[in-house]
Amino acid sequence: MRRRSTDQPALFPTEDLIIPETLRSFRKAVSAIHAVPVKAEHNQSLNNRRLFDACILVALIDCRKRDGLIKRICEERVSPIFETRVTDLARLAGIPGKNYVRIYEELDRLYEMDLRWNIVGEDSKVEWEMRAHFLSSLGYGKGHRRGLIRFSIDPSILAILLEPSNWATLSLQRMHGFSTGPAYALYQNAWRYVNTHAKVTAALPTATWIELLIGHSRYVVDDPVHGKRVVNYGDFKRRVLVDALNRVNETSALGYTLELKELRSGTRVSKLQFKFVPKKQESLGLPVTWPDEVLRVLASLGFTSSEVEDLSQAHSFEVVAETLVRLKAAEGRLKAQSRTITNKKAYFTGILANVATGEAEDDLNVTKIEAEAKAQEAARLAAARNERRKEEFAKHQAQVFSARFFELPELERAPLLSDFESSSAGKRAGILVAKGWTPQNAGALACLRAWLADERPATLEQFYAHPEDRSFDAWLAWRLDRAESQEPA
DNA sequence: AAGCTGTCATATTATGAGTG
DNA sequence: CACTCATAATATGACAGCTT
Repeated sequence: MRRRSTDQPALFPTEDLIIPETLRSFRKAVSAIHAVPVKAEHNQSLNNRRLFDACILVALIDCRKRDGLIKRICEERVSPIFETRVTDLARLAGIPGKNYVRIYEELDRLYEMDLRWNIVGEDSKVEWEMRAHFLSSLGYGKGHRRGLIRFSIDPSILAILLEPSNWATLSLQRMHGFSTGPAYALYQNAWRYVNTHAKVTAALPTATWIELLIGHSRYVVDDPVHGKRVVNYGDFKRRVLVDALNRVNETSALGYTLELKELRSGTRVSKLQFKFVPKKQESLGLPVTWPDEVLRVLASLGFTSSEVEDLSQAHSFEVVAETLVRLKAAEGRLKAQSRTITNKKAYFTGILANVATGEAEDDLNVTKIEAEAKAQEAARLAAARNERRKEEFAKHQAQVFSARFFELPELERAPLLSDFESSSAGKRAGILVAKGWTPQNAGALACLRAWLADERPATLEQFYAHPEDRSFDAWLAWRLDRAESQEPA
């Protein structure tokens, strides 16, 4: 694919989509695959996990910079050597302090670690279970190269790490602030499910969660006959799980809290599941964790505050960020063909739908999206039209009801009214009723109508004499019919 | 009896500050 | 950036008293 080099000045003055530079650097890949140390002595400490992620981040950033590298890694099994400064690595990992000996020690341990990889597919089934070391080589610069770190990752592992469907992208700024390993691990392993429709994590066996959170421990014994067995779940819960849960839930930058679900078989807790409970957004609903620049970009696309709010609740920041990046790319490609995007907002929505369902970039066909964007816009207009019709229908019903109601002989109307006024619904509508029963008192009539619908549906039916008074579809047909007879073509 | 829960002592990790 | 020292924060084992 031909791409304009980025430093080439634009030929035409444009109102280009400006993507904040921070966007890419904010993006963070976190294990969606579960990597559990095989040996107990390799249990991952907090900093170990942080470095693990930081190495992947270095690899990701590097691979993204080099065009076509990811493809070659997957197809030709090449394994590039990544190079980074120890300070950068520490910063990416979010490890405070400046004692880099600690970093080196952790890296050494990381190199030695023998891991069992459970690669979980989107359907939360384990697709692969494999064993591998994380790093295949590790080198430290000496002399004038001091502070430099080189490492390589086995291509089969790297391919997994770079595979987007296996890795959730998470915001770097959220990664810090977990001061214990289990809290970090819980966040990491749970949050990859945050975009699922049901807003729950997979229900994994208790032993699996324990291993994910703390690795080998006295809470799980490997029974050669019955497989993995959990002992002292209560102790685990008290000492590890509850604390980790609290730490995650106290993290203000996150939009959800986790709720523990203990699934039992008999009396034993056999599986654990976590449910995402949206935090109540106070007053301003704008996603506070989203960088201002991104909010400004969305606003420039034509999103209102409340639309952004909805966006933030339906999609993670990362998905939105990815969408912006792709929108920018699509814009560039179209420009190369001297075409422009007519409706960026609709286009954005189209790409968003694709990103959210995890489509690869190659599948993003420009004309297809353009068509989808148009279809969506049309659908939106149709929905708005439909909404207007519904309102008109409701108005029609109210008018019909009001007219018929006051046509009723006093003898029939009075008992109906007294029944209503003595009902709980009638009492709640007291203020409205007090204004008197006149055709102008629409509020009271609406309450009466709602009450009739609940308590006396048969009576209400009588008010709606014609089919077009009762059903929306019949009303639509009736309305069409009347329009045609009024202005014959 | 088996499983919780609270508490204490102690070992291990994480972090912050300072120096060359 | 490498290294040292001091301290704060966590993890863990052990035991008592309590509940089911």
